[in-house]
Amino acid sequence: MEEQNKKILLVEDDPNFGTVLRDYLMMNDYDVVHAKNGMEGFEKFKKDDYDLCILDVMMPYKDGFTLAKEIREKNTDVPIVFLTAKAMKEDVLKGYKVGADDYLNKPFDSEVLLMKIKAIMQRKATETIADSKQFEFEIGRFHLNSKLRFLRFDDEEPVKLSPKENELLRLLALHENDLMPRELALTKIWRDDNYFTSRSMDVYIAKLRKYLKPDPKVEILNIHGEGFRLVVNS
Amino acid sequence: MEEQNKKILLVEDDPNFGTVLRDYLMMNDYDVVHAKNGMEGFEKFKKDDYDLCILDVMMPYKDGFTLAKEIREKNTDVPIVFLTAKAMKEDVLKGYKVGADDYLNKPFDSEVLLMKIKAIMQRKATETIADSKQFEFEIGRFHLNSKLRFLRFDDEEPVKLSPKENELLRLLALHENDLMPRELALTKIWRDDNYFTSRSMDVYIAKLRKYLKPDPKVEILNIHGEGFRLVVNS
DNA sequence: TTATCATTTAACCTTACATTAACAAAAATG
DNA sequence: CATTTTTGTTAATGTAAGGTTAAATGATAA
Repeated sequence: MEEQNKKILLVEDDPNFGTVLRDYLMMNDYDVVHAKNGMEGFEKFKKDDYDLCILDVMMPYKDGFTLAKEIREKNTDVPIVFLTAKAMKEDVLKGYKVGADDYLNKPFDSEVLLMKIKAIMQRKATETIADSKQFEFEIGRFHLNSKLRFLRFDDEEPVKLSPKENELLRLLALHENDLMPRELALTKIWRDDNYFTSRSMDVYIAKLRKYLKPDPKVEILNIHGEGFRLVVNS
Repeated sequence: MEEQNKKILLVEDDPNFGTVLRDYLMMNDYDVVHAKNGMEGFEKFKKDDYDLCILDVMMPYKDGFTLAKEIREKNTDVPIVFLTAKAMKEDVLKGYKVGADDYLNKPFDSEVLLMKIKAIMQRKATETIADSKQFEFEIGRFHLNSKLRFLRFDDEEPVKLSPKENELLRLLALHENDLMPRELALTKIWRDDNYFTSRSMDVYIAKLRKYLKPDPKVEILNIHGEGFRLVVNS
């Protein structure tokens, strides 16, 4: 069985450092795409699927955090590692908020980076639920296209979904007829599990119920204290 | 419904720092068990299940790495975070080798620690591999789905069960036709065995009997002073 | 900037749940 | 058989979770 190399998107504006890092990673059997700024980074990200993103925080035009947020909108799962020169606490916290998987202060040791990458890849490997890349669903008489973020009822004009609506419905669909734990949605979509995110989620459940009303066979049931269940009655 | 706090094993030999850290974590809604050295840490680890281990690296008798290796032998999944005073590269690499999930250099910012803990817990939450617990039972003409918390009689509309109803019936079903000791249910479900929890349990037995009435062959018998017995007559 | 859309927070209401009380009935005990 | 202990059952109470709508905040693009 041919083992496919892992693909890394490296976004680093310093040309010297970026090239050195790229070469070093490639020597260690990673496929690396090197973007020289945030804009380019996002373009490249959209064009391909990556196993990991390494983002410099300080970049002209578009900093690493902004880029991370954009990436997160497209893909909630891909691991992100930030590179930063200054070890500012605010930065670190900001990073975790956008869902960083790790954090490295420059200058860092390349072996350490390699270890971190390995650890992250391993983590992701265990998660491998078949859900990672399913984007289209039939839900009763509805069709959900989660990539283009729309929901269509029969042949009617599709309804556009907001990012949160979309992710939530997708997560429910992935667990169709089964329990979708509150905690799962909160950690995966909201990246934080507290009173307010929980209430926010309830608001989105209400929105989804409204969208799903046209088909009486489709409903979102609550399991008190546990989560929700998207059921399609036959 | 009482949300179960996450359990943290903190192994730190410095009594001042350890206590401060423990209190800080407890203030943030974690259940913390504080061990003062590696030996004690391993003892405590074996006695309970933890969601996270925070290990100081430099400790007398048994250092953090050795402890981590022992822990990994017992449990391949539990996240481990190391605390270390010196930012030695060798240490960091060694840490990752024994399967660390993260690394913190003392002195560190408590908010950063909290963020890291959150991030780690989130990762684990995603893994949600349905463990091999038994969740479905046939009880006479009833079907109990203990994961989705419903009880169905023949093909009729399922009845929703409350968490306590559900767990109690599940426990009875696991002991079908056999004695289910009062004490077992009280310690497992109510986590306390006293007059009031006992009366509460009786109330739930009454509720279950009502649910089970439709099938005359199914009944919950009392064994005076001992417990209950879910019997299915043929 | 304004206008627009997404998301969060607030407010208010309803439902779900667990506990406790109260009283009745069985079972055990001396 | 009288008394105590345990169990059966229903109802009342307090609290937490969820449902829903609207307003406030934030973010984005024209």
